[in-house]
Amino acid sequence: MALNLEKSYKALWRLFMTTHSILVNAIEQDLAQAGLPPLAWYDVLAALSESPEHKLRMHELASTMLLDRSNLTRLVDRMEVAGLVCRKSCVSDRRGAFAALTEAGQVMQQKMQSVYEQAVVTYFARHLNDAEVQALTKALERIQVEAQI
Amino acid sequence: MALNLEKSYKALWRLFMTTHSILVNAIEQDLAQAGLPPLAWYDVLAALSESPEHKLRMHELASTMLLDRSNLTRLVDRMEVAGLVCRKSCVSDRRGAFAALTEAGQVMQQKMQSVYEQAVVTYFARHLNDAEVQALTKALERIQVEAQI
DNA sequence: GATAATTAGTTGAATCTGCAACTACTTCTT
DNA sequence: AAGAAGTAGTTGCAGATTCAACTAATTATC
Repeated sequence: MALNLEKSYKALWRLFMTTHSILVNAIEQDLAQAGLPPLAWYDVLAALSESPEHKLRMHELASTMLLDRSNLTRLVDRMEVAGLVCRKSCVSDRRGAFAALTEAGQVMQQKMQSVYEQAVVTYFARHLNDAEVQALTKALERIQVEAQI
Repeated sequence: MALNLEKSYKALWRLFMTTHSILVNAIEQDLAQAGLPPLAWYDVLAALSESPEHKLRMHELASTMLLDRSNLTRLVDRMEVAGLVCRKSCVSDRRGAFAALTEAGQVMQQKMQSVYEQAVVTYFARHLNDAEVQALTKALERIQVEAQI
């Protein structure tokens, strides 16, 4: 019996990894097909648009996105070139910098949101009933809390 | 009510993405700390060691790993330099190539397996009971099947 | 059986990522 | 208040990833 249990969680782990990969690929494809930037850009735009004054310190953005700081620096570089965000200096801490949403960034955020949310429903949410959503949420929350200790 | 449901699956989607990222990071760290190569290398080694004659065609390996072919070419390049796999020509299709496990590759597979499986238990499996494993498996299988249509 | 269309694998160029080192500033310690 | 320690952000560099283009072999079509 222990053997079967072992097998089943290993299979689940594989499923978890492959499902993630498949879903991310599908969403990226939908975005690309709509002529929109990649998922990571949406995460930045969404995080900023949910923030007070539509701006966040670089390190806050990096940690909410679970991204390396250096990675974020260059991501913001690219998005700044594209005119979707801009850097603003921080008065209270002169080391710091904000990334702030531009107007073009807000427009892009909304464009991307509609494609993204549609994709999440199509590939993910549509296949889960209420009970499953609850059960999955509980399980993943528990895992995440423990993993971060 | 529709609003709450909407919120809950969106939260679940975020949780899914962040949990994936946290777990992969944690596992990569454990591997690195043990002086072992990254996760992708383990996937190759494991796939080969589960295959008849410990070898697979490049395109088979790429598709089981959900990896771009060009990406796999270079991954195998690196692993070949490290002596863990070697390429073998294919008799029945002269375009084709096999990636095959070397003896050093088998040894490495076992070393990595023990660290990897320990990490999966610690960060993932330990926090799920039997019912949850079953429920999650069912849900993810359904999602994956639908996504691939 | 000749030619077109596919498929297998690799390569070049451009982009993206992660680690470590670096500068500049802030906070802690005494 | 001076110096140590820590934090914010960027940069250099090496490795990883993707896209498109390419070669070579196979399969389909007529």
